[in-house]
Amino acid sequence: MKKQPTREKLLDITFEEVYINGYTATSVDAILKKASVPKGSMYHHFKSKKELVLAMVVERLFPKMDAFFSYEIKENESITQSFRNTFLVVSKNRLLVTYGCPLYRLMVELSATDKEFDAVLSTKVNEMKGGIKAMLEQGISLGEFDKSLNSETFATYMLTSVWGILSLSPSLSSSKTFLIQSQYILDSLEAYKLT
Amino acid sequence: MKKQPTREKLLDITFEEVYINGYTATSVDAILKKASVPKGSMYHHFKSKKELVLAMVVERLFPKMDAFFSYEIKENESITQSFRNTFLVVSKNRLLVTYGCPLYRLMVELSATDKEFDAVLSTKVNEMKGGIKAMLEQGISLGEFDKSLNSETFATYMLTSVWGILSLSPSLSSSKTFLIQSQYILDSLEAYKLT
DNA sequence: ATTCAATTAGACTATTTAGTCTAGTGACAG
DNA sequence: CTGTCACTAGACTAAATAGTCTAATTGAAT
Repeated sequence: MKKQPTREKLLDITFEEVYINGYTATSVDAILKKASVPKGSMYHHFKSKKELVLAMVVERLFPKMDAFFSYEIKENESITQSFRNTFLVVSKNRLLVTYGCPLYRLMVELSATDKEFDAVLSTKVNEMKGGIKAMLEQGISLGEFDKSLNSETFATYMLTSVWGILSLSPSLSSSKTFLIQSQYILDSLEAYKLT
Repeated sequence: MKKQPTREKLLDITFEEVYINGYTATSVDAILKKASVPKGSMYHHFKSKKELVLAMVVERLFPKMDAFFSYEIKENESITQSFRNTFLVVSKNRLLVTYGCPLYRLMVELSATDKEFDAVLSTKVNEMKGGIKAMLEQGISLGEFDKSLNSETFATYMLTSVWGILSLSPSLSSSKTFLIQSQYILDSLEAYKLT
């Protein structure tokens, strides 16, 4: 087993700790202890706790979001079915169902008070919104949905309601309830369905 | 202007600070300074920071939730219309639209790591879910919705998706977008409508 | 007015926090 | 083999943190 470079190990552990405990409640010392990395090494690679977490957001959290929520549409598959598939994949991810969406949780904690975090996190939100919007627009142009469907606002609705459902207390969440709830989101698409 | 009792003042300021900054990022000293209350007084009334915030949750946050989201149904009004009215009231609440639901935000921050907070916050979530569930059941018995509507899961969906929509970054939130998004939630009810 | 409990006041403590500093180590180029 | 430089190591610092302690003050009852 090859030794993982210090910087990469720090990013991995930082993701885990911040995901579960949040930014403020995660101490640098806790990260260093769990990663078995001395302080000097960390401050050699990152100039502050905030820089470390911002790097983690870009290099770990964002790629994970891309993996969690795909906007792929398979051959001969309706857009609705593509959404359903994505929800199914999400429902099978134990971490997501238990602890909610890490991007959303960080945004809830920090966006109101830290403009820098808000700016970084918001770009990803807008990118994801754009991905869903493009799918909806494809559905419109393919005649699956009515032209009256506002792809911009509906995309935002899908994103935020999924996050809301996911990020409930772990004691109130389960894979099964997520799947049922996400079906209701698809129900609201029915109003705009043509075929 | 009558002087507000120390304990009450502390609960008020604690709500404001924890709502915006979160539990961990709010220091006892910051609360005391803003409330102009000396440390001894606070620790006379509450045995710890956690006790102070738990008291705030029960005595301030919960009543506010009751005020924010009412389950009242006016004479000659459909259940659907009652929901629409509630959403309209919520959309006019600047704090809610800007900073999201304080109950949900606290749950996102603490439920995964603190069982005591999770237990207290979850009771209110279940109570609110029960309120919505009762409205949906009334709608079923009055013939507004089909019996196939699962009032339990749909109530959870309504609650969590509203919170998800509300608790997005302040920089991405507005009263208008909330109103549009909440309409999509009502759209998903259409599938179960009879009249 | 006097007593007494409730409350206020804030200096103090122990711990944890993010961050600094300087000395060392090791790999690699010449 | 040697000099260099990126990285490691962890003791150290200053600030902030939650919480303690004892003395002073207040207000209500007698």
